[in-house]
Amino acid sequence: MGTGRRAASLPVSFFRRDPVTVARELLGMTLVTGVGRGRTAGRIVEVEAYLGAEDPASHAFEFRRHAQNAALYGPAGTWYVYLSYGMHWCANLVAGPPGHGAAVLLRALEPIEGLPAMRRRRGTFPDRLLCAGPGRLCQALGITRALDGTRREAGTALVIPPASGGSPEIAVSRRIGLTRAADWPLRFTIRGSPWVSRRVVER
DNA sequence: GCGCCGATTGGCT
DNA sequence: GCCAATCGGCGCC
Repeated sequence: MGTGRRAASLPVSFFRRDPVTVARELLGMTLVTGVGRGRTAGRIVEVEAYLGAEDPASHAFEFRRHAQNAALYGPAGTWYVYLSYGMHWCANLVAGPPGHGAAVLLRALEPIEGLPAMRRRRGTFPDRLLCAGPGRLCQALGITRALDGTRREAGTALVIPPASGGSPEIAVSRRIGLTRAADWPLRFTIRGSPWVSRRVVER
């Protein structure tokens, strides 16, 4: 919230670890956009890990590479933003070893700051759905392809660790909406959060 | 060149 | 629960 606390930048070493660890540790952190004008922020409550070359659901499966996913092969901590179904932006943070194409997809936020701006961008929907889904959260926070390929330090979108407190309790479930590798348990949510995109079904 | 498919969403049956 | 919207990549003719 408007505490003015310092936005300590996460080190590259945070993102260079395996994508599952990065995904779990991103839960509870705050994503901020529009710093300086029209600031919006939300607490990360749902993420998914995509493992890269060996993951059939990853855009980097078998090192597949094209103009739109070049950012996936950038340094850990790079933003990878892609257009889903021709209409919705989805935001990832590159994780793991360089060149492997692993990433963490941001799937849902608890809206924290700038709700009027979020509502304006999203239109007339219940607040419950402002950031409940990868496409919705990008729309609410104004994230587009412009963020793609930039580093987390760039300042257009910041990920900020909580000022204090322990790590949240995490629920693990299968990834959403996939046709390949659909049952891999790589979706991570903050247990009990009402802001997730879909109901959490643990195995 | 053409048709199909997808890490989604919202509206309608 | 079903399906169209919309577009880039890919497989195939």
